[in-house]
Amino acid sequence: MSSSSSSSSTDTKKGTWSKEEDEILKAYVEKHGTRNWNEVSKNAGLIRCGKSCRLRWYNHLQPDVKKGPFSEEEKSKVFEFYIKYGEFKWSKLAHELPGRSDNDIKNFWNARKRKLEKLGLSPFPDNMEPDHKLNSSQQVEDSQEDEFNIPQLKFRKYPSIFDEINEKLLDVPNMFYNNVGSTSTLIDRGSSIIGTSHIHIPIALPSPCSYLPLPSPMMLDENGKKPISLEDDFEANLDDFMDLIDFSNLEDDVEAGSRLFDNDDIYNSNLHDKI
DNA sequence: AACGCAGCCAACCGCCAAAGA
DNA sequence: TTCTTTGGCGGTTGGCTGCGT
Repeated sequence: MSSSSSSSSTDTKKGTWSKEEDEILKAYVEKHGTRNWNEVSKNAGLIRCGKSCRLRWYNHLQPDVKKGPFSEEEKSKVFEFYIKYGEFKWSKLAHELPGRSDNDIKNFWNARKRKLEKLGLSPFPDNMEPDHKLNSSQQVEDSQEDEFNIPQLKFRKYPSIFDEINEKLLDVPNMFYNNVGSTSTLIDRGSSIIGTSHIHIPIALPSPCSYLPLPSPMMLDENGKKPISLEDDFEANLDDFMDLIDFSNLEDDVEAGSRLFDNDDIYNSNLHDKI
């Protein structure tokens, strides 16, 4: 941040930490611990707010903090986390990467994402295929195999949900499938991942996941109090979960999709947008 | 050598939830 | 039960640095 070490109009200092401040904070925390950061700041004689002390400690001063470029193993863990949970939770991720702070991981990811997306590339590495993306040779094979076939869904965890959704798509008349791998993630109300899939869907149709109501109505336990996590007892809860899926728009979507395929210009522009 | 640009990264900000009074 | 304080988190900012021209 500011290199001016500027003081705010109040009584706390902002900006880059000096070596002296680091030494003071480190010595105090190693001796007294981190029970109350405002106390740490006050008792150590620092003119920094408690929050600032906490950040400095966790990001830079605590033992074992790791600096420098991310190793391949660390990068893999970051990517796997996203695939597993469908989103990034920096603090959770930091627990899986010993020595790395949430801020460090966030910076790594944001920098990578910005850089690669600028080039029109995915921030995920190619070697995550075929689990998470379809590679080009696989796309060719699949397109020959599937051109007039049903959408092919590949599942990692709970295939039955997508099987059910897939059945609803069987009636799609004479569709041309885009054969571009698309990853979708189903997340229940408690943010548990209940399924991740690679889907060949008709290009003009939304992902099966889009038929899920958002946010999903909450399913409660028998006492009506505790939300049920599908991951707790997936098979037992599957029927209830399927009841929540709203297919009322499917017919309209199919019709709209068919019209698109009747119009080459619209189809081509749609295809370009999707790839 | 000077300048401009882009990427990196430390640090701040604001929001929210939990804990405590 | 309500209010206040504190800690934690994610998003964002902007200074620093290295590289190219």
